[in-house]
Amino acid sequence: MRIYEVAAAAGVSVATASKALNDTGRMQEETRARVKEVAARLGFRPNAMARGLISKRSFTIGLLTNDTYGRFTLPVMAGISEALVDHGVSVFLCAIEDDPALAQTHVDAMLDKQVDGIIATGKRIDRKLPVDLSRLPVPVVYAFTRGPEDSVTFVSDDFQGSRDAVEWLRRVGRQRIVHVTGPESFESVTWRSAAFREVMGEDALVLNGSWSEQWGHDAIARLWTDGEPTPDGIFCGNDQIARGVIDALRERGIAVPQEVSVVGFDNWEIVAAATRPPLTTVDMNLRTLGREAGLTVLALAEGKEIAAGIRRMPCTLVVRESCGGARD
Amino acid sequence: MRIYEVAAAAGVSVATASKALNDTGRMQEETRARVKEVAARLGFRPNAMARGLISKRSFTIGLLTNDTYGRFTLPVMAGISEALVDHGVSVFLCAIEDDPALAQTHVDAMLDKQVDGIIATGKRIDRKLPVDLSRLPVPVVYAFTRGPEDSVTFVSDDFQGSRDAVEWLRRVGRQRIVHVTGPESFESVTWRSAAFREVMGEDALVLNGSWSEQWGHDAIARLWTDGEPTPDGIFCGNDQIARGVIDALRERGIAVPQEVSVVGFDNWEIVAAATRPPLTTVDMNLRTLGREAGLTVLALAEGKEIAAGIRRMPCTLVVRESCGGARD
DNA sequence: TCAATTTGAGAAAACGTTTTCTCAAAATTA
DNA sequence: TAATTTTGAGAAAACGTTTTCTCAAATTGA
Repeated sequence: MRIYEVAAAAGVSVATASKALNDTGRMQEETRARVKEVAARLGFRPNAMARGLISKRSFTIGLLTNDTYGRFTLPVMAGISEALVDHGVSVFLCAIEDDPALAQTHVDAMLDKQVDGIIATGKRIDRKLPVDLSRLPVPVVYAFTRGPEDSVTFVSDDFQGSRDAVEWLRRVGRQRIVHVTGPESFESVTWRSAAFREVMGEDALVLNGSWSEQWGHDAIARLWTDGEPTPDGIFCGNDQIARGVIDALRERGIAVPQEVSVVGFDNWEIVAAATRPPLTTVDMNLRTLGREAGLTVLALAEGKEIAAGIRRMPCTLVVRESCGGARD
Repeated sequence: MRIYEVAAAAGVSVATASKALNDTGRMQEETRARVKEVAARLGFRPNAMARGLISKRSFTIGLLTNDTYGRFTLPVMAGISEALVDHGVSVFLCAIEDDPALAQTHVDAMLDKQVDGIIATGKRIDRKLPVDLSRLPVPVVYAFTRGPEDSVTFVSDDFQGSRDAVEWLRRVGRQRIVHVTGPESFESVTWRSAAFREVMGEDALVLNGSWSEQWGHDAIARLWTDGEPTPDGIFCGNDQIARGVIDALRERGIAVPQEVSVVGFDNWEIVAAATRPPLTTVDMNLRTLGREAGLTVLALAEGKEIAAGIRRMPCTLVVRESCGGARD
């Protein structure tokens, strides 16, 4: 079913048919309507390759990710897809696994296919993808991964999210709050700790460990045996640590949230819903982040000017039961 | 950088240049080599749209999924991407969220873009995607989702995987084995139970509940208080249930694996590694499943005949510490 | 030596659109 | 009524390849 058939069926030339369908050119409204009606009846859909060959727009973008198992990338991807489908743009998924050669292969394939732009995403905000995207003939946007200095980058505002979490702990009446988090080498740990200290003071206690449940357990063991006064509020660097913390407290017979309030970070449903009680935690709104990244790369592809820089997207505190109190 | 430039630089016509680069046509080897050398030096890459317009092949396939958070779809997608990148095929990711209109929009967009084929994937083996893909002008393959009768469908062999798991429990010396699993309405529950009963006999105990940790807890409470002899082996329908089971056993002071052996299903790393002790569980090899689906849709796109039917891909038992014994 | 075959390479058509011209007919103005 | 402008629509070029012809030159066979 080509435009040629539509034109023939409507009794016009292909030029007229094209103009009718695209609402361009000049012709009687009656002619335009008739062509459209015929096209609809015949189920005509223009061939995107022929169209793209002329317009130099493929209505396609590439999504490069090095995260094939992660809970971070999926919502970002969903947000991108959601934002772009409304504009008729399709997304190439490229899983590159931290392999520079594979990454280059994918980038080359995308450029061959004339993508209008590329979004790079990953599993860590402070790591770059193993491929240089800085001198490409198409716009590039970075989402939840590190980009070069002069790039457009979207990340979550971990500082704001953490501040909200700690302030919430204080709102529900907690005084002696500690922060149990991941390895110092992560930038997100730095942001979250900085926010914690901004609210609680410079010498508030921060315990660094791994991102695991086990570390949550170990941290509680340490806090409850070192002779210091025990905390009544714990801000955890992620939900897995919070899970370990809550389990360890229960094993010690310490009631959450009656005696100790706990807040997590990530709002990883499967963990946050399984803790007993369900976990109050910070959601990074990664889907929204993805949506913004998608709209931005599209704007760039259409030639709009977007200032370079890091955009920090707000986080939201999701209140469940591990803190007591209630969201006002 | 068009082939025209390459031809000019090499002092040949575009026809010759094209034939040289594609290893078709007749010409002196020296000419062919020279054109290739010039093309490489100039960094020429053919425009896939122009090429596709003629060849009617886009070297692109569509991946339709209704699972945007799930742990099942990601490995499948990674396998597909991995299998196809070697053939120069890129993958359109379409997240459809169980929305029929959105699904249709995505399918239309893919067809406009002349995809060579479509892979449908989901989060449940016994549910169909909310869109009819049966009368499309391109081949369709189903992976980890239900397809129509006459389709090519890839799923995991839950029966074989479960049988291996239960046989393993017997190999480590367990006699009184029960099966704690999810809702009967799931096809995977049916397969896993059937395998369990094949090994253990028709009246072996199967407890159906939800897919949650909580259900694992509750099942242990029930098993240890109903006056019956307690089991010494538990085959769980998924890793979350196994997690609940192991936690509940520990809370009761029952040693895993010394007193009771536990096996899970899914090999969801984040759960299986966090149980204490680490969980022996069944891996569905979803990445391999995705790879097969990718290669199959490609073969269909190239006109090869593939018999319709359901292909059950083998599962693998991953031995950790929750059963005792060791893999021979 | 002459005809038949093979070789090497280019001209041109094709793919399915969009877009730029062109131009006759109709409408407007003088 | 004659000159000008506007309108409606089609012809043809363009996008960047691949592929099918065509054809002269070189090679082979008799």
